[in-house]
Amino acid sequence: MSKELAKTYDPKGLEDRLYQKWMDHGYFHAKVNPDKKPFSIVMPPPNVTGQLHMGHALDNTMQDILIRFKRMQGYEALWQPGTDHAAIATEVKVTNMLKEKGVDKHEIGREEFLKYCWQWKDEYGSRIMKQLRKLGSSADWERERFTMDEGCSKAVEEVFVRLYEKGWIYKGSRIINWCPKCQTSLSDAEVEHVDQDGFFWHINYPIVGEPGNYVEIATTRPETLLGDTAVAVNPEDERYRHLIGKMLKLPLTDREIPVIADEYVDKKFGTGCVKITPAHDPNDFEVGKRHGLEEINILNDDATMNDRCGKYAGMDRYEARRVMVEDLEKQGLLVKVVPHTHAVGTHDRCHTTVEPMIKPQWFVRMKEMGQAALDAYHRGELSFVPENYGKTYEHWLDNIKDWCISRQLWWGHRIPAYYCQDCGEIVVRKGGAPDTCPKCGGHHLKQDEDTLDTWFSSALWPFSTLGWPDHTPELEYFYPTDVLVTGYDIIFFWVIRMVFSGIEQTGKVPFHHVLIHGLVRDSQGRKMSKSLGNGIDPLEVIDKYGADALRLTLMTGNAPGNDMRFYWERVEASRNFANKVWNASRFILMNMEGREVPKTVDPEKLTAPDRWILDKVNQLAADVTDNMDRYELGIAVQKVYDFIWEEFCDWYIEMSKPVLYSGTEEEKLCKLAVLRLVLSDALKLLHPFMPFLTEEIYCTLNPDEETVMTASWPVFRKDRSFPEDAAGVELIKEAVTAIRNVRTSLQVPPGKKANVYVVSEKEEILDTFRRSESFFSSLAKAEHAMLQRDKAGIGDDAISAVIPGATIYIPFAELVDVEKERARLKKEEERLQKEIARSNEMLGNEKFMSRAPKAKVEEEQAKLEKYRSMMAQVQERLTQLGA
RNA sequence: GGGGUCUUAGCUCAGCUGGGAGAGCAUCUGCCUUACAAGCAGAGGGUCACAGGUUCGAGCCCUGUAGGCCCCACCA
Repeated sequence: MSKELAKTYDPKGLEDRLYQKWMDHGYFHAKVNPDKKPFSIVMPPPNVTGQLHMGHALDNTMQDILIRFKRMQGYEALWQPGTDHAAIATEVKVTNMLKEKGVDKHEIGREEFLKYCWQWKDEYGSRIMKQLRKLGSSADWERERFTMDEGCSKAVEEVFVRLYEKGWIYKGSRIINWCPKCQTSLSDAEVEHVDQDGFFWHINYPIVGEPGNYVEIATTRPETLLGDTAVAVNPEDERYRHLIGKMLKLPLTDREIPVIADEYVDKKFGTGCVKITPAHDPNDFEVGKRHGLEEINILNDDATMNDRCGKYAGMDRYEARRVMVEDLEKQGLLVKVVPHTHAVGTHDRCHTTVEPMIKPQWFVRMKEMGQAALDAYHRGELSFVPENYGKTYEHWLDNIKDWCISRQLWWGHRIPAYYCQDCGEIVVRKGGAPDTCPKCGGHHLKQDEDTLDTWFSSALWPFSTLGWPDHTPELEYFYPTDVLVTGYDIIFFWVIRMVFSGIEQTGKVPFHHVLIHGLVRDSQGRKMSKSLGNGIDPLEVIDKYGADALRLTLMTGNAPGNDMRFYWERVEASRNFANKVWNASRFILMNMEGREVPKTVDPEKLTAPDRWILDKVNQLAADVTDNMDRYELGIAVQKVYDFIWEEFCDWYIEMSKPVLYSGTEEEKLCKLAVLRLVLSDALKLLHPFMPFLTEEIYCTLNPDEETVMTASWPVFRKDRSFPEDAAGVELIKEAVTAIRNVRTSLQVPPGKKANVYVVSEKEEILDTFRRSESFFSSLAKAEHAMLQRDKAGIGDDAISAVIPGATIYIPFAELVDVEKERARLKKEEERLQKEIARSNEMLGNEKFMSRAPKAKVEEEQAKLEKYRSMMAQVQERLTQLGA
């Protein structure tokens, strides 16, 4: 006895209930299991501050599909979830939240502020995890982690100390990117270059001792003039060679600065003379180092001018610029102002223009680890899907610079470095501050105020979540993970850092494959963003159409690594497919009602269509598995979609109706068994993509099974391969289609039935039709199907349809329109002529015959033969009509 | 400046290692056929950006051109 499915497909009533069922049964939980092979994916940890957006939906759908697929294949599949503390993003949010309450973070102090952060984390950290469940994510929630939890923090300290002891983490005063708004340093990757309209101010610097002579420089940032310590020209530049070594009077100050020669200067750009401001420009910093120039910092941390700036002190950088330009103009030193567009570095979070500044910061030396990451890629231990992202990876590693890891923030992992207040010794250690200074024995040690870049901890995510640095069984079993799924936008931030961290700390690449996806854009191709207000909330989509429809939408019509556009119409189409599956299943269940349908079928009792559909689903399983293994998820699901809709529903179910309506009980049972078998396999193949729908139907269809989640993934079976029957049914499909075409072109009323004659000289073709006569008649909307070897008894008033090896006649005198029929046949003749010509050309080509694979040649020969025989039939028919 | 990528039906996009141009949506025609009108059966619509080349054969490989997008980069 079967349970019933609800009358209409309603995802709402389904999804929460089934998710709860899965949770209750603990299907998501993965544990060390020596009897199974492991498969693992770590979830890119969403920010604790985050809300689910389409990017998450896509990312997590892909991961869930892979996990569910592997779980069904019998792997112990771990999907390791968790959240990221997202240092700067969270700190900004909490700071703003406090500001709204009238609380200043500096007033309440570090300890108190962190309490608010944790509170925030507790409140919102679980929100996104809950939202992920709505998608159907089968992550192992029992193992949920957080980048700042005890274990991850321990891993962070461990790595920091190890790298420090190796000399690869060092503290240095170097020029870094400073965000004046967030008041912290930034890594290069966090700086976004944005084109901005600005000006080139051409300014004359007077030459000392040569009144009336000037050196003209051009700058986009006149306010940094106060920090100039030289003017540089290219040593090869004839125009300025005589100036080298001379001193210039720095305008608006009483300082004198030298003219130096440096290759860095581009003769053709600007005036060919460059002011050098080592403290506020990365290039100038390098030039300054080469020439031993003084570094004069002129800015406060909030980007106002500092007290070295005389009358400009205290002004904002832009205010100072305005005033200084005015002053220069008054002094007659401003030559001209030229509009100029240039790329300005901005903070990727708050979009404030960053200020290059010299600050003591912590760095990670990248040379060796970067090389190791590159080597691993070249050895093939790591691959990208699609492959071209490997080039991006290489390119970035080729140009890698040391990584600035300290941040002047409170929310994050505090740097485990302690300074002796007595002798200045630096102690780097895990497990908290030391009691005594190892150098002077003093007891006043103070921890570094800075925290680590948020990516420092996420770089360890694949192994820190599995218990590293401890040698846990989980680490042993699940690490390295199998595949990392992520967007192309964080290859630099995250993927590369995980790779070199994994190699360095564990000796293994943390994952073998990186599956890259693109962005989900709006219907006009714009990025979804809060400021544009064009974001589409996945939860809203789920609410309206169901998670299954959303998942299917995200997986189809788009190739890996490419951006996709979101259309509600596509979600609707996906929902329609869900509805189709639902109704097909309902039809089968309806017919199963009150019957004890056998689980297996007697091969002897199978009809040609049965074998055909079994063969089809068998082949489908092989194809889909193949695509899944190659991470071609979109192609895989498209094949399942096509099979269910176009083969199973449009043909097989239709073919089964004659039996289900008027067959014997035995025939019905057999038919139903096949229907259930095929549908069950199709549901299994569809399950990773549309988990809820398939679970509901599968369990109703197979009441003795608890879930489809752990049902075994269909594999190709030799005993279900029936190529001959499959070919036979394809022939019947072709015949039916041909008849439909005739009826359509002659505008035969749909209800009108007639006798159909299938005429063929080949006994095996007749036999095929003979075995499938009932459904052939039914599909062809025929009263009866007559099968015979020749045309005896069929008058000339018959309409015909030609298929390979046979001609189908419908003696439908009252409907025959000779003109129309002749036109139709003419068209057919034309088509065949073309095909034959093309085929002949190929087969007549010596080079083709000698170079093409044998199978290709045979295939082509078979085609030609088929076309020729069809042509003969068409022409004979035309003659009959008196063409 | 370097690298990547795209240009295929009205729209959005698939097209695996080169071998008879596809899907969804939209449009049009005919069907309320007893699982499904969220459906069924059909139709129209494309010199696969352009120009060369390799090949027996190119949407696919190579070169160039035009246009779009993305990433990296210190052009003051």
